[in-house]
Order: sequence, then structure tokens, then C-alpha cells
Amino acid sequence: MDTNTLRSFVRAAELGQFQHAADELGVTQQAVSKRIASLERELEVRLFTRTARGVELTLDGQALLPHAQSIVAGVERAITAVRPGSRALRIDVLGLRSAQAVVLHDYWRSHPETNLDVVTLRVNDPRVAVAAIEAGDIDASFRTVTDPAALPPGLQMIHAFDTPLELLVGPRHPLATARRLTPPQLRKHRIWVPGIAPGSEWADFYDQLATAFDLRIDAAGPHFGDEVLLDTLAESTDVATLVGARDRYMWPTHHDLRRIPVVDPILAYPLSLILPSANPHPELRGVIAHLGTLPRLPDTAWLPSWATTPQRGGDNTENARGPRPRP
Amino acid sequence: MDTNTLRSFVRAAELGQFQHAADELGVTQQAVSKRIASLERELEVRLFTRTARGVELTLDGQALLPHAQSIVAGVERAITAVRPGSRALRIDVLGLRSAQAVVLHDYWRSHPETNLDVVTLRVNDPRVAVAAIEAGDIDASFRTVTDPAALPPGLQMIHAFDTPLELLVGPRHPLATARRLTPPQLRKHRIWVPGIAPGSEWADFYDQLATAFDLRIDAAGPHFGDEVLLDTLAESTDVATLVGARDRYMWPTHHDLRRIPVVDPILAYPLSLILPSANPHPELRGVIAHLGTLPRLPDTAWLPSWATTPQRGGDNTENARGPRPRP
DNA sequence: AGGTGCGCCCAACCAATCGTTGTGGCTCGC
DNA sequence: GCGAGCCACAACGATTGGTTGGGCGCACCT
Repeated sequence: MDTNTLRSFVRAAELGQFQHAADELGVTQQAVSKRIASLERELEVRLFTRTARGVELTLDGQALLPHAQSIVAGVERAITAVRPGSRALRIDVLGLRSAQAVVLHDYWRSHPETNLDVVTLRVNDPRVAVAAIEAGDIDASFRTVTDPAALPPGLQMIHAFDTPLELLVGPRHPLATARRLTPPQLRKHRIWVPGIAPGSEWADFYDQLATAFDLRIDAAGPHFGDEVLLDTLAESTDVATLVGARDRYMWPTHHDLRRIPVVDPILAYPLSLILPSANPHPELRGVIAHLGTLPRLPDTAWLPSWATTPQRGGDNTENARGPRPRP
Repeated sequence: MDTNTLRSFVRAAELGQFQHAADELGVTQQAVSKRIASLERELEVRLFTRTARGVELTLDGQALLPHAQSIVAGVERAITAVRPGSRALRIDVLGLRSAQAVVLHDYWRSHPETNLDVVTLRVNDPRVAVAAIEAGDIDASFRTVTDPAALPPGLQMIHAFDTPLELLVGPRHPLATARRLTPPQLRKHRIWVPGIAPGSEWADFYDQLATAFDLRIDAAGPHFGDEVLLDTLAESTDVATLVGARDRYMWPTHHDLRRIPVVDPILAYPLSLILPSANPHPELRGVIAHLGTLPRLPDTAWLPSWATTPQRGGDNTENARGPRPRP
């Protein structure tokens, strides 16, 4: 089944004539006729009743039309998603279940007309993300370079939002029944955060956190996937992990895991967005505006040293204005 | 762009190897390689990075994957929508904006896994619908045969739900500011209901309604489409029409039309569902159950003589049970 | 009633595409 | 260093998809 065939079907159905559809598609009427005939052969149903004035959909054709329309529209979106020069907004996130992805999903749901693609770089290194933005492969990235001087000219990093951390524990963990926890209560408990690349901003964050509150955070070791992590937590009586409040870690009624907010102070990870200083993707502006609407944390929240708390996005979004010549 | 090509792309991306995708699709590895190459040529981007172990998605490939998956899934749905023998549930409604379609849409939204197709017979005649059900072209129809004896053996008609009528008027109509109206208040005002086929159940309904409350209902004349009707109403100082409370007649902030409920008594049109007595489509059962959850009207509501108010679906749905051998 | 226009289908031909087999290059692991 | 595994390229045959040309049926018009 060819998408051009489906397009022909859609236009023929909408216009009521093979001839007009053919004119519009730049082929002969016979070509459209053959396409429809092959479609009818493949589906083993008659899609049109042929009349003297043109064609009319059969019931089967009527049933097929919305599906075909949606497929054709999907093909259009697919093409604009990747065609160089005018492709859709493409943002790099740490993972599809991360708070960043959740926030982007929220944005997309309230702006469904946005052509937004969410990708994840295979290499978990902000420098790769920076290079990808410079190369134009992605339009922005929710990564953080802890040293602002390391940001190459032409790129900027703005504050996105802060995610409060929650403790994720299995039902047999001693803290499992707590409604809330304070950082001192976490002391002595083993906190396992696998998949953190040494030297990364996350490693730095957990380092600072462990030092500040004297916690036992084990951020080393390989990561075998969330499945393994969740399975381990569900079984364990002494291992817990930290997740962002917006992270979509839980499967529906999967393991009997509990998320327990940490307060007094709230522990938060500051998320940033890296994007080109000049001519960012035009649709980025809406995303940045959406970030500004997210609830902000109280000033008592704990943040790592490199968190640029004073400037909270607002002013920086000015740079995202203006038209953007597409290459 | 061929859907088999997209399917190859999806499977190759998910499996990480052209070879496996090829095995699964029943073609050679070279064929998959050529398909991907042609896709890359068409989109002018590289979709995979080739490694010694297989392939890995590029950023462009990552962006394309969800689109391709959705297209492939759409193709699957499209095929099951029409393939004879195992096609999706197909229900005939009077129009896509009608209360029937709205109710079906509600049902589908709460049961998105249902493969439901909504079609509209070109010929507005219950006998055609009956013939289409007997022929297996559709699985059920929201039409009414006023004489139950006219229903051929093998088919049954059950009560679906009742739609209260509302008056639809333009801003310059004398009744435009009313919050509610009673039938006597409608007397002397011209009510235009175009597109009613003479002899149809709707004609009978409006006949009975006009007689019962001494109304001026003009159900004759051709129907040039809702656009014309709405335009006429918006301009007119003396023409109104009747619409069902659930009908989706209004465009968002289109004309400045007002819907005014009619009460004391409520005027309701009883909608029925015609379906085969034996072996109806298995998915119909959920739809019928959904109909039973709709709010019922007070007993004071006015209904036409042929309304079978006493039996409200409940018992009749028993017949919808049991497995259904698909031809 | 017969003519005419319009739109679709069928047939024949040609070009392009698709899939196969065979082969070569590359990387990884032993 | 060598084999195993995987992808790309080349050549060939089969199939598909497009075009042109001709014919049929229906509606409308004179």
C-alpha cells in the first residue's frame, strides 16, 4: 500500500471525481483509477460506486476515509519532522519518562498544533548535546553545563524549572510508611541512583547533596534499565532511590512502590535549557513561555551551587524572539 | 513512500538490525537495506548509523520513529476497518453532527480500544439501512421504523435514548432572549426544519408534534446544507429551527445563534438502534451498555405515539450476548 | 429521440522500481 | 589473525506504475 495511493483515495473521495484528484496530483485520470483499483484489490472491497458524474464512496469507502486522512496527515507530519530546512521543533530530553519529557508533553497537549519531536541523545554528555545544537541537529536540549564559561559562543543556557526530589522505596523499606521525609531522616539509608555518568552534572549534583546533608548516595555502577531498578526496589528492605516529582517512573499499579516527598528543605534539581542565542527555532518561544508558567519553588529549597536561582527564565526569553530564517 | 518501507523502518529501528527486520518481514536483508536507503533518499536525511553490530537511529531517525509507528498503526486500523470477515464495528448515523454521533464519540473516548467506524448512508431511508444491515454492510443503525411489523425477521430494534429538542434562533428573533420556552410559546412562530424526507419517521414526528401543540412546522423544501440553514437563521427575524440537545450544530462562535431548551413538557425524539437479532457484532454490546447509562427523561416528556417508552433497552440487550462467528 | 460531453474503465506499451542472488568491506570477539 | 555477523553494492529478472489511445455508459441538451 503506497501513501500516494492513499492520498489519491482521499482526494478522490473529497472531490468526488478521479479526474479532479488526478489533476491536483499531477497524474492522469487513468493512474488514479489504477491506484484505486489496486487499493480495492488489496482490501478486497469496493470503495467507490462509479456514476456518470464521477464517483461516490461506498460504505466501506466511508469507513476507510477518516483512517486514510489520518494516515496521510501522519505522513505529512512525518516528513516535516525530519526534512532538513523546515523541520519540526526537536528537543533533546534525558529520557522519555523524565520530568522534562512530562513538561513537554503537557505543553504539547495544550498546543496540539505544535510540531514537536522529543529525542534522546544516545551519549549522555552535555558536550554532545551542545555539539548537536551547534550542528542544527536539535533545536534545544534540557541539559546543564555547570560551568557557564564552557558554553560555546552562539549558545545560551536558560533556567527551565526546578524538580523537587522524592524518595522512591519498596513496601518493605523502613521509611515506606512515611508521609513526608526531611533530609536528616535519609541519613544512613542507602540511596542508589544508577546510571549517573561520572563527571556529569548529575554526578556533581548528587555529590553536593551527599555532602550537604551527609547522605549515603551510591551513584556509581552500571544501569540496567528502569525495570531492574524498580524490581530491586520492590524487593529490597534497605535500598531507596531519588526521583523527580514529575518523573513518570511508576507503571500503573506495577510494583507496590511509594513516592515520598522530601521537605524542610525541599531538595531540587535545577533544569536548564540550552538553545542557540540567535535565531532559535520559532516554535521554541511557546515552550519557553510555558516553562515560565510552571509553579516555582519556595526560596527555602536547597539547590546545588551552580543553580542560577536569581534569574528565572523570564528575561532570558527575550533572546528567543524574532524571526528565524530557515536554511 | 510505501507503507511496507515504513514498516521496515519501524521494525529495523525497534530490533536494531536490518537482518532481523528482514527475517520478520519475510524478505532479504538487502531488500530492507534498499528500502531504508530509498527512504533516506526521499527524506534527504540519514536515519541510521551503521555499526558492526547492526544499526542505530540517528537523531532524525529518532524523530521519525514515533511518526512512522503511528502511520503503521493507522494502516493496520484502516485495514481492519474494511477487510471483509473481520472488520471493525460500523454504525450508521444520521449525520456526523447528530446526537447519535456525539453519543458514539463519547463512547469511543471512554473506550479508545474499540475499533469503531461511523458512517452515514447516502439515502435517507430506514429501509435502505435495514437492507444494509441484512447485507452485513453495517452492523447497526440509529434509525427508526415506526411500524415494528415492518422490521424484517432477523433484525431487532431497541430503544437507544431520547433527545430533548431545543429551539435554535438567531439574535434578532423575538424569542432570542428567552432562557426557556414552553411549547405554547412556540405557537405562531415559524419553525423551519429542512431536509426531512416525506414519509420518513422524522416527518411523522414533526407532524405529530405540530398537531399536538398547534405549531407551525415547515418540514418541506430542500436542504442546502447546515451552512445555509445557519446563515438563514442568523439573519432572520422570524425563522427558527429545532435541534436535539446533543446535536453538534454550532460552530465555535460562528453565528450568534442561541439554543433555547423547551420545557413543560420537554419535547423529545426517541432514537432507536436497529441491529441483527442473532450474532450482532461483538463490540456492539459495549455500545448498547453505554446507551443504558445515558440520563433518562422525566415521564412528563412528550414523545410521539410510536415511542416504546415502557421498555428502555435493558431487556433487549440480552439478545446482543453470545459469541459471533465472523464469516 | 438522437447527439454530445463528460468521466471512468480497459488494453498496450514503456520505464522505473522492487526483490533476489552473489559479492565485498567492515568491525568485533576469540 | 581469522572467522562470524552484518550492511552495502552490482547485476539480473519480475513486477509494478505511469502514459497514451480507444471504448462504454450515463446525463443533459436541443
